[in-house]
Amino acid sequence: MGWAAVSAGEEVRLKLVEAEEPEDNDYHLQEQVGFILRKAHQRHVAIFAAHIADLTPPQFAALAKLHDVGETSQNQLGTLIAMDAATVKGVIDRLKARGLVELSKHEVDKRRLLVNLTVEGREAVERLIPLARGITEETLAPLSAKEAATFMRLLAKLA
Amino acid sequence: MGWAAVSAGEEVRLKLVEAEEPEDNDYHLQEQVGFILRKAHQRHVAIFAAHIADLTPPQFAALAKLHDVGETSQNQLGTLIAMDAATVKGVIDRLKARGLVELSKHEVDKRRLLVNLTVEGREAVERLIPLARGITEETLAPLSAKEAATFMRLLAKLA
DNA sequence: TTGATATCATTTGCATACGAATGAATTTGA
DNA sequence: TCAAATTCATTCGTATGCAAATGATATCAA
Repeated sequence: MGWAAVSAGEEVRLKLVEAEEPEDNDYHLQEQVGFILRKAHQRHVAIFAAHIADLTPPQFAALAKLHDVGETSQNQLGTLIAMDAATVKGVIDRLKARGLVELSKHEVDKRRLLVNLTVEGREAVERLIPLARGITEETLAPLSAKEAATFMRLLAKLA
Repeated sequence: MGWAAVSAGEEVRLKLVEAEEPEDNDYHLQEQVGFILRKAHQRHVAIFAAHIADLTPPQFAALAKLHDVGETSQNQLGTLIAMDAATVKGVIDRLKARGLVELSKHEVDKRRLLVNLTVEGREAVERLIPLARGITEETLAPLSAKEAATFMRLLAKLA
């Protein structure tokens, strides 16, 4: 308890208050959703790296989404994979440097920079997708199938 | 469906296969736990920033943990808040620059760098903890109380 | 039509995040 | 005891991640 040192009369008052407001006086960082979310994310990234060493999760997300939707503008891709413009630029730059994507200018709208998979990029995604399924599985491994389904449903509500 | 273009006989085979293996041929990024985890974390950080503008979640985590356990070594603090040595150093450096923590050398073990809250740091944490509770609440707001409890239980298992 | 807005992309600056290498200090174990 | 292993901290390099400012282009509306 957090009030062990108070007088007997004070204890009574605090107990009554706690009956209405079940909150503990202490703040427990490890019980806060943000803190655990950060740790769960860290764990996932570590699992990802153990299976796919030469690509980061954001890089793979970009490739997988391009594989899914085909050529799109850099900005639109960012929207699809939840990355802001500055971040997606860096990711695409690095994928381009490795020959996995290629860039071209939109014919009509000269503001847009189109991004597409190269043949190498397509081969890479298709080779990696089975591994990615394994990463999802391993990340969820601490949960039973039923728990995992519940977790995914609730997590999706939060995100 | 993913096999609309196959022959009627092929459809039957695929249906039988799918009965055993419910996996779709497509890979859906937005259904992968890592992708949603990243988005949920992003949302939390945004909520945090809206309530506590002058501190990041890792910085607050460091202060809150120091408030909880008192003086510790930089490395030990990192363990407690799930940050590696290189990351925690940056966080502590910035908190020190703002006068919220102070550093000293361990008398016995000369390798250790002790970190402690300053008076200002202590005041800041105590002022911010109520806001942090609100951040946790708002992050979980899309869930009912029961759902939130379930989610926290499962999330803790994953992290 | 044209002036105000909006969109797309880039750049800069700051803050995590982590692997790897390094050096200093401590602990372990043969 | 003393060499090997471990621990603590620092530094470097790379990669997100986002706010804010900027410039180019496109769209909207009076």
